Amino acid sequence: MAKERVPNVSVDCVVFGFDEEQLKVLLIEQRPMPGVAQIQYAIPGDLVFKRENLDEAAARILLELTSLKGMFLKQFKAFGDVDRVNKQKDKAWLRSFREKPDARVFTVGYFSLVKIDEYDPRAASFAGRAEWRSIKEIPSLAFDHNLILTEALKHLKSDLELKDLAFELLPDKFTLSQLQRVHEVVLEKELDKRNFRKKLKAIKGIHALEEKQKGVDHKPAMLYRFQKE
Amino acid sequence: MAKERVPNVSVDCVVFGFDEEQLKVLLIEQRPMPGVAQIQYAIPGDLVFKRENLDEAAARILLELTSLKGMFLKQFKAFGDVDRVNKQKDKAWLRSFREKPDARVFTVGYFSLVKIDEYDPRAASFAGRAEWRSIKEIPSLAFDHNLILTEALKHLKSDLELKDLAFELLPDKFTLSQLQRVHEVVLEKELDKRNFRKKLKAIKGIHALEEKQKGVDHKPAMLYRFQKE
DNA sequence: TCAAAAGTGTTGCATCTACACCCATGG
DNA sequence: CCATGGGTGTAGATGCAACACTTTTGA
Repeated sequence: MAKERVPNVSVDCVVFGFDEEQLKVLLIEQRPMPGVAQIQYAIPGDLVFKRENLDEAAARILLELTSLKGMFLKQFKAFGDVDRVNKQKDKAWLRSFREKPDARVFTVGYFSLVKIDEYDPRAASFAGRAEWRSIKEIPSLAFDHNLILTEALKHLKSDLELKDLAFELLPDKFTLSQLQRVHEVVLEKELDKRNFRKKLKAIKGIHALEEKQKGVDHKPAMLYRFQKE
Repeated sequence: MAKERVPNVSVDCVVFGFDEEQLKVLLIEQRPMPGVAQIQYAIPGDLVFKRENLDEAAARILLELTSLKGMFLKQFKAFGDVDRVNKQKDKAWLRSFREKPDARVFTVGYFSLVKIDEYDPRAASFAGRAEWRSIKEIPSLAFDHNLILTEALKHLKSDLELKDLAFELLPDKFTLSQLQRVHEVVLEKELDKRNFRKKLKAIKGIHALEEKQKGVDHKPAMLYRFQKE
């Protein structure tokens, strides 16, 4: 596959993770030039290769960033406002990294759900430039990335209710409290423990293991696994 | 606004209408050159202008096509497969109408809901080249437009259930049977009349008028109007 | 008077919500 | 033995599916 890039269409990938407590997003540092102190944060993305489909481009970005394959990945919206890459704050970076810094660039937004404990920052080619940020503490981002993130969250939220997305954010073995916490954080509301567990019984695919949590200073929880289908 | 177009990003607009019986889509004829007999059908669309946002481009296409303003319009998906405009069947048209017939073109799909009785085919600049087709009788379309249509339907279907989209397809004054029929056609399942009406009572915004259907050879139905909010 | 669609309620079943106490573990 | 989160059931309210007959109109 030729590595030549289309000049004006990119894919941005909002990577969500869950760390037992908060919903997090993977942001990358964006310096106007290597070595410069001034930093801005951005959602990872790249121009699409000339012989690459959109879904492939998104998977590639995710792989480069996380060294993870086969994670949940879904297109949610295209962004193409005339001035979306035309703000003062982004000029320096564009001049350093883009052949045509003034080109109008369209981007297709994807969101991905990864198991945060499988993520190894050292393995990625963005090494050292990526960091998890709680969605409650998002700084001002490059381009229209705050908007892209907001839209991604909106889609995640409405998808979570119906589909089995929550498991994509949890480790292979998880407790029911963790599962509940994911729902609470994403949906931004508290849930009743007993009612939540009752609903789970209706979902097939959740299997109790014969194994408990270890090393916690309270009653250890039963571990579960999710098997699709 | 400059009418110059971006070379490789388009917007396609799947226009749905409802004619009392079936869900319809507006297709346009696509002749390789004016006057040529050989016809292919396509979903209306156009390359985006250089100084035009995506939503604006979609509204423009809809306006040119239907002379309607303010209709429901929603982005549902971007399409960018490498070979989506690279099939034999589409070559002739591309050579006639595109400056760079071999360019890879990305497209952003929108769907629109219009009141079919407000649509005046003569008023549109696509005059005489557009026609309503039942979604049950869709021919093989240009490019990847069969896929785009399928995806649009999928999104319409899932949106209809929760939101107030059905009213967008009906005339200003409508009967409850018409409303039910829209749901049945889009969701592809029959609904129980009494249960359907019970659910409607929960939705606010539906107001009975003091007016009945005229000129039908059966008991005339009460007319209703929908007022958002 | 016939055909065709409009209009209207009840019941059983499934689902949702609200709510409080005992249990197992590590420190 | 204390603090911490794990784990469990019931009752009342709400929502959903199934189901049949009478009414009004034009032809």
